[in-house]
Amino acid sequence: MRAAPTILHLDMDAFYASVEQAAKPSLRGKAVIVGGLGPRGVVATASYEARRFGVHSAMPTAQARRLCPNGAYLIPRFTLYRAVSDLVMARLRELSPLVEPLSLDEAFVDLEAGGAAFDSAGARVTAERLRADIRAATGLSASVGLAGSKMLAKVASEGAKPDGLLLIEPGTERELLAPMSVRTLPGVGPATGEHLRRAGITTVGELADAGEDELVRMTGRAHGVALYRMALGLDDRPVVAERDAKSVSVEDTFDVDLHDRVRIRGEVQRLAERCVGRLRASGHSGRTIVLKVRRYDFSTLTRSETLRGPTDDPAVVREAAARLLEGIDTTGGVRLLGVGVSGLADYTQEDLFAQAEAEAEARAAARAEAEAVAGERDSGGPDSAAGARVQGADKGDGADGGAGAPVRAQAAAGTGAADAPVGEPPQERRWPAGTDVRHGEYGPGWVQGSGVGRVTVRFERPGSPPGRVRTFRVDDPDLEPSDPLPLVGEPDGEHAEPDGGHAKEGTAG
DNA sequence: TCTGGGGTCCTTAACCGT
DNA sequence: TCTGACGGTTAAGGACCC
Repeated sequence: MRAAPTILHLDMDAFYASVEQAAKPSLRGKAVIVGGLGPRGVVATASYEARRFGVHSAMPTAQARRLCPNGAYLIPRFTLYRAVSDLVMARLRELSPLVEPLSLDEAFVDLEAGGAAFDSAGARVTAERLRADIRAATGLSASVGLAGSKMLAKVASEGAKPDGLLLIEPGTERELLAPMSVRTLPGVGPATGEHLRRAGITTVGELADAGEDELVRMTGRAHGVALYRMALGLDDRPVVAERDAKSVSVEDTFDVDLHDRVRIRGEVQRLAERCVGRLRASGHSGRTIVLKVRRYDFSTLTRSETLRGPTDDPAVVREAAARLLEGIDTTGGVRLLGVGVSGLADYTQEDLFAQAEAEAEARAAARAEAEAVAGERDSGGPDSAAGARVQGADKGDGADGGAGAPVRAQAAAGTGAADAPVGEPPQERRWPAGTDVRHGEYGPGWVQGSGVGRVTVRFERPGSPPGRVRTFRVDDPDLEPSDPLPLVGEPDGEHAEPDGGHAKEGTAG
């Protein structure tokens, strides 16, 4: 057990929502909710203002709207969050080479390994300077926990929120933890929490009193041992800088359940393509293909198949996913489909042989399968048509216009299967709330809302005072999506004058 | 209008080979 | 040759995290 509290846990406060508030001056001090905006969306992050209404992450967005009808509801903009996160992580790496990111907004740092602190006093100084640096670089507040282990540092940063610093002095851990809820320990979620509660264990102190054997009996080997050690404040896991990905997956929840088997097959093919795209982008190939199906009643099935060798061939993954789907009963409806690849290998030349082999094998199997399937259903027509349409749709959203990710295809499901073929003019541009835009006359702004052929834009940017709102037709030629602007250190006022005098509500068109 | 998306790790069972 | 123990791999599901 280490003596000095030199493990640092950093947690950006309400990260996505705070970034949006920094980017959009009119939202500062307001309830901001970032998450899925569709009928089945959930909240990813709520600003502290929104939390006062009872809104919290993982809550269905529909419920959040009931609790906080006047909040600003925005889709997440991961490219922007990633850019901000990179700035933060860069600050951390100035302190130590041992930086372990847990997500875009969280990381552990081993200060001692970097020579950044060796005792409590040094750790405090370093941490406060870090918080100030992060604020200067991003305009955002961060909470920091300092302790002798990862687990305790994380508990500390939780206690420090928002915008605080908490250091747990060595020797005080057990006393500090004892009265806390078991749920504060990482790894104790709703299921384990309930399990323990039924056994009369609700606090960390009671957990420690239960003893290791008892906990192992209740929760299994690995969990029980870990739980007992945590209850005593023991945790010697090192901070590890690089960990390689173990799997890559994509999934989509549909606004309305899918019943049509042909459509379901098509979606699985699309997901397989997207998954391989990500797999390749990460420089990996993989051996195990996983299909995930969530049914109308929220029950979830997975089916997997391990190939002879790793692949990153879209056809192989598509065909494996299709085979897996054939073994699943989807009557009743499907709310989510997912395709994943695990058993990752760094993609190397050596894999080529195994890949070609697996590929040939899979294709042969698929052919046999296809023949069998074709035999039992004679309506072969719609199937191939659907296949072609899917290809088109996929190509279409590869564009990813930099800003807000285009709304998923299924959003259009309700409005009829218009499915514009590639090459045709798009029927109507979509402007999800939160999207960055630029107007030929008014400059940079963001979409506040849209509907009935109109889009409402607020013209402001990170450094400006709260801006003015204007409404345009969705097809206004002067309006285009744009990349997010940096939160601080604006590369310079190419658009210096913020608002000028145009007072009248412009309804361009 | 109940319940996202991208992951990790663990457990259990079946199966295979030694 | 039969039986058993054991380890590794695969498959499926579940809990948990942000």
